[in-house]
Amino acid sequence: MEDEEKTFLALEAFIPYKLNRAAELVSRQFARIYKDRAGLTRPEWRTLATLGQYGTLTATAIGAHSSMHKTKVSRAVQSLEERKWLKRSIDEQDRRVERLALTREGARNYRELAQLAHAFQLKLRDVMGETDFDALDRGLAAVEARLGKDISM
Amino acid sequence: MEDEEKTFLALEAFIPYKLNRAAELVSRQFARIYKDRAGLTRPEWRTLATLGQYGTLTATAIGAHSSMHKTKVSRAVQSLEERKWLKRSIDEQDRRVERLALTREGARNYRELAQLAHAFQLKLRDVMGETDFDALDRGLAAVEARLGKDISM
DNA sequence: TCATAATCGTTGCATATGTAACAATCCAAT
DNA sequence: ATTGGATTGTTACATATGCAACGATTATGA
Repeated sequence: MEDEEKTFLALEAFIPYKLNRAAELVSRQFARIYKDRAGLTRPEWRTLATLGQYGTLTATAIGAHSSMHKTKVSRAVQSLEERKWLKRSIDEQDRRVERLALTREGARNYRELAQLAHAFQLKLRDVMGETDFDALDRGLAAVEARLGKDISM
Repeated sequence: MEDEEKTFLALEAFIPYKLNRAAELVSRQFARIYKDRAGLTRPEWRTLATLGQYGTLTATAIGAHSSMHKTKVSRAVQSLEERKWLKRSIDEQDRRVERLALTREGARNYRELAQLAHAFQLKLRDVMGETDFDALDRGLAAVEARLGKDISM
């Protein structure tokens, strides 16, 4: 791994590749939970999770908190609304805005999935080992701290 | 972060989310390099990188090494062939198979991008700090070691 | 040998995604 | 008050992706 002109690259040692690969592996595992259990897509899961965490929000705010493009949010909100897991209400102070909140049923499903998410995280920590898990967590936090200030999509 | 029924989830502390977020942030940065510099898509970059690393390969082998679905590989190979960055030749021992290899021009562009990739990684390490970078690297390796044995796509 | 199964790479199709444009609404500055 | 400029959320369109089916070829095994 020294300096010999660097005209060669080992993809499996390249951080962008490793990051994407690990993210895919982990996401795929967790996606099985919310897909099998609730038939949710990832944008739908994220929207549910964000509303569950923050309560009533606008679509724009959901996108900011969950790092999703506004069209993703728009479509996920529409889908969750059709399921009756969330309700919209127009903000009378600013009629461009919709206030979005989970319904009772949406909240119930959120709580169930939140528990499964915690269980997943614990299991992952168990499988990886505490030390490596904490290393990962620390490294990801550093990425966020250094690169996270610009892009929101 | 204790045990109180876990009916609530902080998305920004949830590893699958953090991983995806970090992967997006880093990938977006690096993608700018191969997009601006060479007009490559991510599947094309990965295909180029894999052929540059391993030499002549079949499409299936490229998918295995770069974790890409075979249709992604197929389309990326087609695109790189049109650019004349790689050439196909049918394996006479097994005529189902195509042997893929970079052309001189493909190899030239690979070397250039490989250098930029190394520079990117060094810069990332610099920006993150050595300790956090190494923690990330270690954590990602652990994910790969524990979850990487099943899925290849 | 012959038939069945497996493998390789491509393509049709449906879905997922981002960009750009848009209508509606609000804000700022005259 | 009015006009030009932002902002909010939706949609049309083009592209990207994965799945399933396919033709061609090779391997297996009766």
